[in-house]
Amino acid sequence: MADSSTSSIVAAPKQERSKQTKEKIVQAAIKLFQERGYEKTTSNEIASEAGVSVGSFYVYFTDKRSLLLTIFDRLADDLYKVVFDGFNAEHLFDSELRPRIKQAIAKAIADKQRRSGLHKVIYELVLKDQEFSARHKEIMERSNSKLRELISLAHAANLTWDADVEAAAFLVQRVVFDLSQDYVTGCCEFDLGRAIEGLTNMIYRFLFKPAAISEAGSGPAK
Amino acid sequence: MADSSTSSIVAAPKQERSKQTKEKIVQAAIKLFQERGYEKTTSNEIASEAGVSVGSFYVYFTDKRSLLLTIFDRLADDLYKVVFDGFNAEHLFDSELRPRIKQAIAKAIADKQRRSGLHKVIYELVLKDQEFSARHKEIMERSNSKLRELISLAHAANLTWDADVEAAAFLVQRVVFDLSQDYVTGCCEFDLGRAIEGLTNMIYRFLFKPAAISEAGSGPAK
Amino acid sequence: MADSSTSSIVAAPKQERSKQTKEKIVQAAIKLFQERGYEKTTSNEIASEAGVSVGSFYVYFTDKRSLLLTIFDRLADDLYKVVFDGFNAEHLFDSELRPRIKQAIAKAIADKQRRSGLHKVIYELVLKDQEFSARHKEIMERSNSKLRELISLAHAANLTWDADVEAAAFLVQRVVFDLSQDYVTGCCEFDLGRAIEGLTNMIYRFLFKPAAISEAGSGPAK
Amino acid sequence: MADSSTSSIVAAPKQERSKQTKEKIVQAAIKLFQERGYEKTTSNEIASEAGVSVGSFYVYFTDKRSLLLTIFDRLADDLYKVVFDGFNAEHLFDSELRPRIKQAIAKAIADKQRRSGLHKVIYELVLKDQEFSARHKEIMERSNSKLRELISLAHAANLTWDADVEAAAFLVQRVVFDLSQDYVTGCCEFDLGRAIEGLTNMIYRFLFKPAAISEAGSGPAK
DNA sequence: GATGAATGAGGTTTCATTCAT
DNA sequence: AATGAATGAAACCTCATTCAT
Repeated sequence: MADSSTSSIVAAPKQERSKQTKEKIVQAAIKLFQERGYEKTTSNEIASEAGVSVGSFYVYFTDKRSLLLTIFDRLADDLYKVVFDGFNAEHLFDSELRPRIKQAIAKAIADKQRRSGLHKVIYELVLKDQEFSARHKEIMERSNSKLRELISLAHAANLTWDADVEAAAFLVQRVVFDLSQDYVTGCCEFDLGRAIEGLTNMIYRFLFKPAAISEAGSGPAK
Repeated sequence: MADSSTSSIVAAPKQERSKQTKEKIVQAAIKLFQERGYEKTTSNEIASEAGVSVGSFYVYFTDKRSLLLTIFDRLADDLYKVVFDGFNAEHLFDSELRPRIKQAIAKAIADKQRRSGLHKVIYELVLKDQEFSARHKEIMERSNSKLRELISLAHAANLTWDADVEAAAFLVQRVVFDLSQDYVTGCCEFDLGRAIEGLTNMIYRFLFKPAAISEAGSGPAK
Repeated sequence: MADSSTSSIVAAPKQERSKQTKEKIVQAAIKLFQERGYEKTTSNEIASEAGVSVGSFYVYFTDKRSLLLTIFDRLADDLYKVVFDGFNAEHLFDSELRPRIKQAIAKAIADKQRRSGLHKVIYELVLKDQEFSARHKEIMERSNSKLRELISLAHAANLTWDADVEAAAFLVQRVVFDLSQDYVTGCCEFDLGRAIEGLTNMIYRFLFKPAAISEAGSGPAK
Repeated sequence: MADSSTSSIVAAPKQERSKQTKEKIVQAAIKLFQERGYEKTTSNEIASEAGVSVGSFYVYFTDKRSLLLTIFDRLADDLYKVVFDGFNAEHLFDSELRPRIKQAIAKAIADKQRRSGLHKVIYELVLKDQEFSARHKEIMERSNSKLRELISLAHAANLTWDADVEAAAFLVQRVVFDLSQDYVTGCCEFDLGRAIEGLTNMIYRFLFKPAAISEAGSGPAK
């Protein structure tokens, strides 16, 4: 997943030096894509920013697109880790469930915002490029199945409302992903703290039966 | 004096022709943008598809971008009408509230899907173009304030949970908008009916206090 | 000479109304050519500034070029009059000859400066357009032959140095024309008063024998 | 250490190629500008004439204008050298002063005529382009200050009439420059030899006091 | 005569990619 | 492996001019 080898395989850098060059290119690209967007960053600029020649660029990447694909994979891996490292099955039966959920949401949004320029650029490609779109689906499916697993457990323990566990997993994932995306695009200026609090409520009430929840303890954090 | 009826026909023959030409261009652009996306559609192709010269294209639009901006406005107006024509303040106290909400969600998603190619293209621009982004904000704000108004009313009638009406309005709007967007991008293949049912539950449980709701009547429609 | 009918003849406006329309176009063109130059002024802009339609523009002028040709003729006529109305054969034997020469030079420069934008534009065309170049030659020849006539008279009266009257006329005319042109182009910032005084000396000393001149009375005007 | 001579050959193989390409473009441009003028020469034609791709054109020059600016600078340098390499301060006190002046004038005109197409094109731009106009001013100022220096020396030696050395330098320079320009534009057909002879007289008589000159030796060279 | 919508050839410029060194 | 000069297809846009009304 962390290798952009879907469309084509270029020389796998065996030497240490090669690895470094490739990394320099990736870092330069990340910087420039964030600043200017995908179309407005030229391969010459990336090479120049990386301190290598355009020729080298094309030794390591078949084209600009495959470079972004590489970056895409890394980003997705990082995000997945950030979110789910702090949220496991055991937390479901924790008395601190609600804060845990809230924290996971907050982390997802924060991590995306850190690299918002990049997420914007990638999403742009997801919208118009078949391969990006497919990769995006895979990534979504990965966290989706993780959520499905967790919600199934909760459902088995009779904590949840719905019979449709799959729909629940799908929606929860989408809702969190999309809201982070909204903050990435810069299209919304609503206070982030209140939005996270609200979203936590939305998800919490959606999933868990009122019997199981003490709303008293889940009031606004303030 | 005897022919006063003809005057209206003669009145604006030039204006009428202009309007038609402009409309031909808009329709051609909608068709091509849907099929090929923004970047891959050239002004020459639009003109040619519309059956006019490139020159005419540039008489009516300063560039491709301004044409898409025009289309964007139309689309936003249409969507707003489709969603909120079927959902007014009076429906809040209706016994049919839940089905109404579900229908509004379904309409929003369906309308977007009808023109999904277009919504994709526009969102692509929202991601990278300042003016599109600003226009997007305005449009979001419009439906947001409508929702705020409705939720305030419900809150005043003690139907809702949250004190933070603004956050609630913001989230509900985002969640619906974003999910429709997900179906537009083609990034998700989850069964639409189950997703709508789930989203209705999510919003319903998020907003309305359990006392006020009879979950019995809100089970899966099937 | 005052009609741009060299390349083609369009309808000669018989009606008063027509004349007015044509004049409006000419005035609008003068204004815009001065402000923006020839290439940067479009026929649509001229028509619009004149308050008529582009169609009308092409009724009165075959093209943009022929319009400028019309303006060219007018300008040349005006300039000729301004310069030579104040300088006749009789002035040659006047005791005030030097001041008369100085005044003629000053007038030539001043008149050109008044319409410098226009002179710039026309000269631009003279440089690249055969017909403008030919017209320019004619105009130059006109004032040249006037000067030849005057210098011949002075020569006959034994006031001048040179045997080569033709060369003298040619040079005097060029020198004055070109210096005014320099002030038109805005390429020189040298104090106009001192330049005129110097040029008067240059021409005076060039033409008239020292015996005939009392340099005492021709010192710097200061 | 044994091969230090080869290093200079290997040193800049890339740079050398670049220089050649740039030079090919410049030469092609000179040829085409002379033949067709500025506007009527397209960047594609220049590249094609130079035997390189349009892309290369834009590697070396930001646009057609900057290319002409480069040519402008070269031309100005060449002209300056041609004129002032043959005329130094020492020549002022030479018995051959008058022939030297005549020769300098002749050289200036001849050099310009050699490249008349180019001078025409450049002057066209001087008329309508701010940057060309500014560059033109600088160039004029350069030869102007050289002349001021020379005339000051002559003035100090009591050879000249005028107290206004600056005006004299300004006028002499203009008069020579402008007359050469007249021959460049092709606007005048007057016999060049007689014109040069006349201009020499004009300048000579303007600058130098009659006491210092023996007009006997300044008759037509023929 | 007047109108102004429509035309379309043709110029400018960009940039991902190649390939000789 | 690395280089970077060179490529050239292809997009954008302008504006003088026409012609149906």
